[in-house]
Amino acid sequence: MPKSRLRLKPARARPAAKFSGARARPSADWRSSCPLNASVEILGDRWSLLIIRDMMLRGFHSYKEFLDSYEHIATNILADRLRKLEAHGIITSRKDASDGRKVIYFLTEKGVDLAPVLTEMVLWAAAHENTENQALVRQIQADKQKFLATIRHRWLIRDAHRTPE
Amino acid sequence: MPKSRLRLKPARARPAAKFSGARARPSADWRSSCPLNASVEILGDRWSLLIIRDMMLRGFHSYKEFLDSYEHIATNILADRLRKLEAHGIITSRKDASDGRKVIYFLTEKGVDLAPVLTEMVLWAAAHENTENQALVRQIQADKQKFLATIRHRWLIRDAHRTPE
DNA sequence: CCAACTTACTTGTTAAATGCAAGTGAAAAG
DNA sequence: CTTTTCACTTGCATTTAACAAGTAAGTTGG
Repeated sequence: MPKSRLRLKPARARPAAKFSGARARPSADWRSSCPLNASVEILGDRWSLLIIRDMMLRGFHSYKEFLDSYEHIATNILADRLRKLEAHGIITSRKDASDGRKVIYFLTEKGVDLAPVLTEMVLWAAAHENTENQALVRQIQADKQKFLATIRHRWLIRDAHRTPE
Repeated sequence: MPKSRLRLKPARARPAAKFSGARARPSADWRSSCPLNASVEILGDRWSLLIIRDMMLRGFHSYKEFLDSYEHIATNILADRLRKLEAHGIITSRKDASDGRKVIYFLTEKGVDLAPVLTEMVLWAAAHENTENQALVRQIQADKQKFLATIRHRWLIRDAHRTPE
């Protein structure tokens, strides 16, 4: 009997309210009410943040693009992660108007709000591990606030109006 | 053209590193050389960041304290995560001088450098999920830089001299 | 129109990770 | 001593991830 811990609510994404009672689901479902624990329960796996990276930094929108991304996620895992991210209100999806086969995925505001998290993780790894993409790293280091503003701006003009409110 | 997979890493995950040299794995072992991917490969699970939280914010040092923490990690998983965090140079351990049974764990500098990551994850969850510990959240919101400086200062006077380097 | 191809997935199977209960050995406390 | 504490292992069942293959709906080229 699959116990289906993640109840897939109908994907009616609410507006993301900042610093208030924005609730994706009751805290009673979680191991603890600690905000870090919530983040870890939602994002703590080996793929979710990479999908968000691909949307945020690389402008990916489709299943195939995620599949072909460098780390090579398995197709069933990708489908599962997209479902969970949508259930958590981090992304939304809709059919492509000009190609009925395609589904296009967007970050919600809750999704772009992850930009500071990704940014700090990039800086940490760049400082302590052997990684590449030094162009990105230097851009962040040069002016973190500007980098974050750019991400949000790109999202605003590109995707914000397409996410249902 | 054949589908070139360009894997940097053998498909099979190898057993947990047991060496204690606190040497991070070379980038050639990773799925990709992206810094975010490195972070996710090191920290992307449901427990590692909570252990770091317990050390950084709650001042925990011993196995038993981690075990008794609110989210109730399983003992074999805890042992495995401590081993991995030490292998990645994020924590160190040594025997307690005054109690031969005890092992005490410390954050390394690489470990405290995760403070900004934890901080942003806390802020994100506090903004978008139903969580508690509003005291911590308000402290961070009031002055993020001061909060980060406090964490680092506490670590400096408490643990820095105990981590071998 | 139709065959070939794309896209976004499922399904089936196997490998690995996780969670739980119980046990071990060394050290300390009573 | 004996008991308790501490930091783990070990064994086993369950859950999740990875890989390969398949499917259905939609599109493209002839």
